[in-house]
Formats: sequence, C-alpha cells, structure tokens
Amino acid sequence: MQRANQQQRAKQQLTVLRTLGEADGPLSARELWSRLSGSGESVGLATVYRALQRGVEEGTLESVEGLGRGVRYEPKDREHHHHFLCSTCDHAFDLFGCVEGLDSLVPDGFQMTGHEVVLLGTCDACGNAA
Amino acid sequence: MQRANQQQRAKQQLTVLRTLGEADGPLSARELWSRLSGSGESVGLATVYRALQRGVEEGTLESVEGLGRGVRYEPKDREHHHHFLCSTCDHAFDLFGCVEGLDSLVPDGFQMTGHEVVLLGTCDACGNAA
DNA sequence: AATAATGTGAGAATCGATTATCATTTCTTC
DNA sequence: GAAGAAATGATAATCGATTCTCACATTATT
Repeated sequence: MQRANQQQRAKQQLTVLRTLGEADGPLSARELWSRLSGSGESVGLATVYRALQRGVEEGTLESVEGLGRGVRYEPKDREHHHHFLCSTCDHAFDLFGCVEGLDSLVPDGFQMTGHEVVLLGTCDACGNAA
Repeated sequence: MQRANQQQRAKQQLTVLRTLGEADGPLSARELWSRLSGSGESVGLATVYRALQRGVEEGTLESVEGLGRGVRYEPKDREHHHHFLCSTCDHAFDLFGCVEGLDSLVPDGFQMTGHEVVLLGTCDACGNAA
C-alpha cells in the first residue's frame, strides 16, 4: 500500500483524478471504476462519483455528453479537440484537430456558442481483433 | 373524432409517425408525446414508444444519440444532415450541409464509418425571447 | 352481427445511472 | 495518542427512461 501526505484532496480521489488524466479519452464513472479495479486499486464506485462531481465543481473536470449514451468526464485543461467513438468496444478516444465549414451550417438568427464532432467507427485494436 | 380505414398501421401510431415526420428535427419519445398532447391528440406514452420501436424495426425511423442526454428519433429518409441543439429550450434542429476535414482527424489504424456534428448555442426563438 | 386479432391507455414494473446513508477508517491538529 | 473532521465503501434509495401488463376498444374476417 502506498502512502503519501495529500494536501487537501484525499488519497482515493486523487487516484481517480490521476487515472482520468492518464486516459486517452473521456471516461464514464463506470469505465473509470472498472479501470481502477482492474489495476488493483480498490476504490468504491461512490468515491469515483464523488471525485468526478468535485472535479466538475472545482472546474478541473468537464462532463462530456454526446458520446453514445451516458456522461463521460475529461480534464478541462485539454486543448480543443473532438472524439472518436468505437462502435465495437464503446471506448471514446481523443482526436486532435478540428474541421472547417461549421459557420455556414448555422441558420439565420441562431447563435452558435460551441460544437461537437464525433467520428464513429472501429478503433485500431478492434479492427485488428476482427 | 376522425375516421380512416388504415391499411396495416393503427391510427394512433400513424399519428405519431406523421407528427415526427413533420418536425424540424429529431424528437424524443417524451417530446413527441408532449407535442401530440398539446395538439389535442390523445395518445398514450406507451403507444408513442410502440410506434417508435416499430418504426426502427421496420427501418423507417432512426434513433439519434449524441444530442445531450436521451435518445431522439427521426425519419430515416432524410438526406445527410446534422443538428443544432439549443441549450435554452433543448430542442434539436436539423441543419443542412456538412463540414470538411473529417478524414484528417482519423488516427492511423482507425476505420471511420460515420460522423456526427452537433452545433450548440441558442436558437432563433430563444435568442429573441432573452 | 359474431368472433378473432390487434391496438390502446394507464399505471405498475424494471433497468441503469446516480445519489444518499451510515458505520468505519484515515487524517489533522493538538 | 486523543478528539474531531473528512473520506471511504457497501449498499439502499432515488430518479428518469423504457418496457410490461391487462382490461377495454377498435379493426378485420366471416
């Protein structure tokens, strides 16, 4: 068991946030929980939710909707990016870059404040496994 | 009360599908139900779900995820298009046209089979009401 | 019209996600 | 190392969405 004098944040919650920060895309509470459990960390699901909730409140995390069902979370300090959703493993991957021609889609009278682009398909791993 | 000899589809379900077909964007079961109730049609929520489910099974409807939470439905015969989600009224509007540069976002080894673009902001009505 | 098959509405049941509860454990601060 | 504050985990409770149930209404077939 590791030991460390945490500043203000508790140990388990820091583990949660660190794991989320190391992911290559946004994770749902359950994905995060499975990943932690899989890596030997014993963290309760409730604690995962608590860490995510506080992260959002404190502004370090952002909830991401629009990737299939459910809500996923990612660190808020990432640059503008989009996501690839693998329809086989349901994992969401960060993509870099953006697209052009968004403005021309906006109807008259509408104000666009943001946008999301989601690519769907098969990720590298699932494609090779097939 | 109207009267009509329906072919195979029952009256209420046809009403549901017609209303969905006349909408300017995808609707959730509940939105559809509210809209029907508001227009004087008496249709049970269960029937709305039944109509949507059968529509999807028969291939005339398509479920649309990725617009906030929840699932919405739209006729499958519409051309390729995207959506504008008003963050004030939560209504989703069809947009026409598409964007460029999607291919360059796909990571090596990934296979893209589709994409979604969602613009977020304020619709005309909500912008004026503000 | 009689009968069978199907559709309908209201509400109960279910399901997954999220939140609340609470006894216990871990920190913090003396 | 004692006392109080905060965190944790297991699980119960809640919540919204969807499905199921069933008595009744409608439609289709004779």
